[in-house]
Amino acid sequence: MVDPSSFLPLPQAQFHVLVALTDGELHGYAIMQAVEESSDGVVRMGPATLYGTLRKLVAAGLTEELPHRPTTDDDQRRRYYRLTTLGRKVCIAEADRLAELVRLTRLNLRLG
Amino acid sequence: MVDPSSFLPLPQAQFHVLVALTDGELHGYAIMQAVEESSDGVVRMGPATLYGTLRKLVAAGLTEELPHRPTTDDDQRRRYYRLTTLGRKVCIAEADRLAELVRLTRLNLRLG
DNA sequence: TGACGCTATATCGCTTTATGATAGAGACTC
DNA sequence: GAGTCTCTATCATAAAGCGATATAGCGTCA
Repeated sequence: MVDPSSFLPLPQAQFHVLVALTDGELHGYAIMQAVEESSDGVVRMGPATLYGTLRKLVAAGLTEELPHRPTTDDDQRRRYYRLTTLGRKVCIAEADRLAELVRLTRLNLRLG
Repeated sequence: MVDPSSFLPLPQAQFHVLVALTDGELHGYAIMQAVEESSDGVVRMGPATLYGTLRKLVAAGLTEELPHRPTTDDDQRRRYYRLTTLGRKVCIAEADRLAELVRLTRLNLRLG
């Protein structure tokens, strides 16, 4: 297993995709929607960013495509992805890094 | 005053510089060191990234250069920067955005 | 003095990351 | 079967990030 911390800091788009996949297995289009919705429309990821990012994540071993679609889904076009064990660890590590940055910011600005 | 949320999501390097400046007025080189140290060496910002980012932040009105060096400092070369009111708000908004992302991640992965 | 290493700002050229526009085709609605 | 939305995908470009390098001031020690 590669050291998860060697991926840090993670590019923003990659982190957003990983976070979306912490919710479970999703297909590409659903990831785009999840990122936009969970950020209240602040982060809008178009198809170029999404599919390019997904390709990089799979190549890096942080996500993988499901061999088969869920049986509850009969839309032939959809390709489902999930976190790998490494991807999950990288996601946690990046979240920890950002949490520390947030903590420091609030400490310095005295925001509780 | 421009809406702080219109700057979101903030590029990573810009956010790192803003966070460093929440600690007080700093000159460029000190910002580089602060970013590296506060991240335990994970984020290493070279001069190209730093000075390019600083130029963008000043142009955007998020930081400004001090008109004069602090009197406690007699190194002629140093140029000091500080957050503007807008920059401070943008920094808080970005920290809030990231905190929410961290919260969601930990919720989904059941990490407390 | 001047040699050395560290500090400090700055830019060049390049790579990586991010994105808008567009395409093509399957699915859904009427 | 026309029209709209879904879904994957790529192209061309812009934006972001970075290693290397340049230039010069500063501190120290001999």
